[in-house]
Amino acid sequence: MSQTPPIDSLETSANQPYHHGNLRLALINASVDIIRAQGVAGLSLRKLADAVGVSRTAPYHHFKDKDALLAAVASEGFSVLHKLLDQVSIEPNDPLNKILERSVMDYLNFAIKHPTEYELMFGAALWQDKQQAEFQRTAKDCFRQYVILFEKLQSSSKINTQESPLRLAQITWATLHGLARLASDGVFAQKEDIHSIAQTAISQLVITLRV
Amino acid sequence: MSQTPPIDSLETSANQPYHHGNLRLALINASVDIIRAQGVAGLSLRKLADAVGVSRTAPYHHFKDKDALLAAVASEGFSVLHKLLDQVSIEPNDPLNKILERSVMDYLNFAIKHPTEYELMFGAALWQDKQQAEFQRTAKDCFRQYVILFEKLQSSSKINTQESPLRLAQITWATLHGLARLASDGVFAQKEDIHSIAQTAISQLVITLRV
DNA sequence: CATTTATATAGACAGCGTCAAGATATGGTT
DNA sequence: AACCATATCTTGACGCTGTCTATATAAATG
Repeated sequence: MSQTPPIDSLETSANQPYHHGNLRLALINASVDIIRAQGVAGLSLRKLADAVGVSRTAPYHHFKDKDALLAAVASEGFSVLHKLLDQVSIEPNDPLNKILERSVMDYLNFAIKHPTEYELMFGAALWQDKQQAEFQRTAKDCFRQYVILFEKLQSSSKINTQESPLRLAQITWATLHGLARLASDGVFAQKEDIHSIAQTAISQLVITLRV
Repeated sequence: MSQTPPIDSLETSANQPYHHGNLRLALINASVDIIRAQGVAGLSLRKLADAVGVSRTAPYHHFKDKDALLAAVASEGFSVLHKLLDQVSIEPNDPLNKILERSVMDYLNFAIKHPTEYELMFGAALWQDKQQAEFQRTAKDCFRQYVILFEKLQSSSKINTQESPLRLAQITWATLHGLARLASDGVFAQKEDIHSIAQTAISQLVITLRV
């Protein structure tokens, strides 16, 4: 492509300087684009570098290896999820049903809208790799926020206190994760039915949570 | 169009004939070994061929490409799961709790024992690929067997009939799938707690299913 | 100014999936 | 038995990949 020789570069804003400016962020953003368009398998560091307009080895100054890049992308996903959970408000007059419905649908919509990122976030590769401790911390912080949701529901007497918030969070997240999987490619369900399935799941959940 | 178990070839380990005998099966078995030891990412067709003792391109006479091989491995996994579900017996005197407990633990134990195969089975790659229609059929047959479990539970009046067997199967499988994920690498849970978490989930499930 | 440090580059290498062309064995037909 | 189509296996080659090494340049520091 247009690889301008960097010697005595003109400093016009249109031209690329020798130093990119914020290559790390640009790489993550471009990775997300590629991953959404072609899946994780379709992402190669060389194509990525080309898309951003740098040499093949430039990314290695910002990420130890490809896995570190993927972990950064996945971390970004957990940050988005974290903010989503942060925004769940528990108004005193809101019925439990409504609160759960909003939260569940927010989560599922994220998974449905960005299935490849979602799979990357929860794939075993990044979770088993001891190198990706920071990613795992980001993910667990996100889950911690989810646990807090149940703490709030209990302290506002919206749900009973028979089970610990952590246990409730674990079980409901498990269901949520499975529903996300069902929603992705028609695994064991029609995509159109997801809303209805989630609704049924919520109804059943309310039965066991009600005070 | 599966199978090529042609002859009663006597060629044992010592002899290495030009034709392998049942290369297809040998490739699947060796793939499982490698995947269990080194993960799906650690499987290359070249190493695989080497392990089996054939040339790099020999596998292409039995599988269209690498994905087709992986689909065959995953199909094998669903067959195992299918047999597991087949063996779930519903005795008239068995309490619902016991039946569910056995089934759930069987499923989770499979996922815990072979996490990489499990992830391969439910990974998006094979489900989004139109080429792997046979794999998808095998998987759905397995799920169909799971639905039958709930049909039996209803017809033997172990559970209520407020929801369709399909819907119950979808929701409970979702939870099961999430629990399997929790159990795999300590995602949002300690591995030691899985049994306890599953127990709680079952208890809650019984509440909503009871007649 | 000089020098250290951060960032970007080209070159090289082994490993990968897989296509193409050729070799050999097997099973079915005559 | 002889023949041949077909299934099976082989070597060779190609382009793509992740990533190491050595080198060049810009920016930061003092």
